[in-house]
Amino acid sequence: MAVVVRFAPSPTGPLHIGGVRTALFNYLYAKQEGGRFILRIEDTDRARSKPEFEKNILDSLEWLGLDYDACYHQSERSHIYEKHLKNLIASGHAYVSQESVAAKEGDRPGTERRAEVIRLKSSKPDVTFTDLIRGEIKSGTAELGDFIIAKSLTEPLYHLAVVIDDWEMGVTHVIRGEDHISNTPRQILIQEALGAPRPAYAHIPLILAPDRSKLSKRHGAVAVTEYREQGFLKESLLNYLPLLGWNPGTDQELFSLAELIQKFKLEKIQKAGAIFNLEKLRWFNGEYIKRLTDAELASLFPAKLNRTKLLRILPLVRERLTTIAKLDELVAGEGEFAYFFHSPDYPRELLKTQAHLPKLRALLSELTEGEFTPEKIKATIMPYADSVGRGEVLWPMRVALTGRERSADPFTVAALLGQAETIARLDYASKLA
RNA sequence: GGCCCUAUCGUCUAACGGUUAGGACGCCGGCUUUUCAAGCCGUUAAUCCGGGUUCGAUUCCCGGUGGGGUCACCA
Repeated sequence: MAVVVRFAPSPTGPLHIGGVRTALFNYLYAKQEGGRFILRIEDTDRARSKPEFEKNILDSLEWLGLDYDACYHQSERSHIYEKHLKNLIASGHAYVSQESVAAKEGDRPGTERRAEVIRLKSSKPDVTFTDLIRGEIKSGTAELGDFIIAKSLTEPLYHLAVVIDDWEMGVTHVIRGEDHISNTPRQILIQEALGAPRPAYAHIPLILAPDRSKLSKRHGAVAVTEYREQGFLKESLLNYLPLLGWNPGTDQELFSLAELIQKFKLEKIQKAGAIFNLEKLRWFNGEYIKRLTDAELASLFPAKLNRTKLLRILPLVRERLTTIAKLDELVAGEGEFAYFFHSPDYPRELLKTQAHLPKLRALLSELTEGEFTPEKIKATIMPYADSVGRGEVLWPMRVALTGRERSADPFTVAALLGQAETIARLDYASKLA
């Protein structure tokens, strides 16, 4: 039987990294099995579902390259739920229940109680199902009682919609977060009342914050789009996220999407929750930045930057960018590479001494344009620097060229700036009062 | 609290019932470097506790404890 899996987010917030990992596990499994990967927008809660969140989810998946074979909206399927709901009532599995409309103590704010709701008639004392990751799970159904499956014929609740959709869409494997384990018995009860087949279940462990609590906004960035804006490459996310709770059983850590598809095994997924580690994500990001071609790396920078200059400093950027802030900030304003695009602004004190600047200028002026390479510049300056003290010469030189206490070595910087600009900056520094 | 899931270095994890308990990130140290990174080398660091089963438990079973999830007319 062909594998069909689905990722079913509800558009009540931006797609977060936990959601991406769930989507990714589904995607990997589908691709490996030659099956179908369905995206299902669960927007039955009209009040909380927002178009901008749906757009965020779609954009995120597109950016990551997780393409799906079909996309459904639950809000457009109410006629299907209604049909099944009527059958359920006709067959005696469900019934319209008269309720007390008075608010109850446990009600969430904004809860509006209906006089009539539809409940599923409880049928058995317990439910046992097999989880591909955890084995057999058994749980009693007593406290579920005759639970509510719809507010009305046209307003199905989550569990009903999920079960009907999974059935109608031929979903064979439900791969979702561990937080759904306790929902599973309820959904199985609905399945059995409906006469629907039971899919295989695989409940994946949750991604936790450093304090082991559920990852949320108060722990920093959670939305995929935030990571994209911070300059993280999709490859880093695609590589790091599945490793949170899964590994191939070897020491390999760097994977392309194609390799993941090939090596992924549901059975190798961990049972316990995993803490999200930003440092490790950064490390992956550095690894992928190193692998980028100059053109690819340059394309990550804002278009307004001078391409010619940008391409020249790329070797430097690449080397120093294993952990990155916003890429565009590095070359603008106070960014680490701003000095290459704008004349540096710095206090005279930072130079420590201006004494050797004229001599430096003289030495560098003797070089021809073609000799203005890091190696040649170094060879020209070092004998003098060694004679009067490296720190006395090299430090002021770097400050004059970059305006910063920290940068790449002054020879490389000089070569990148070019002879004319280097001399101009040295002149400026000598006259700085 | 009830129910369910879960437990190896700080973190992510590896280890047919027999290993000096391995790797990665981070940390720390060294080399290199005028500086900061990067790079290279190295160090530190773990089987939650208690019972079983076994010649032998990280591994299997039970209990405890810790952690997580869930208990809506949300999804």
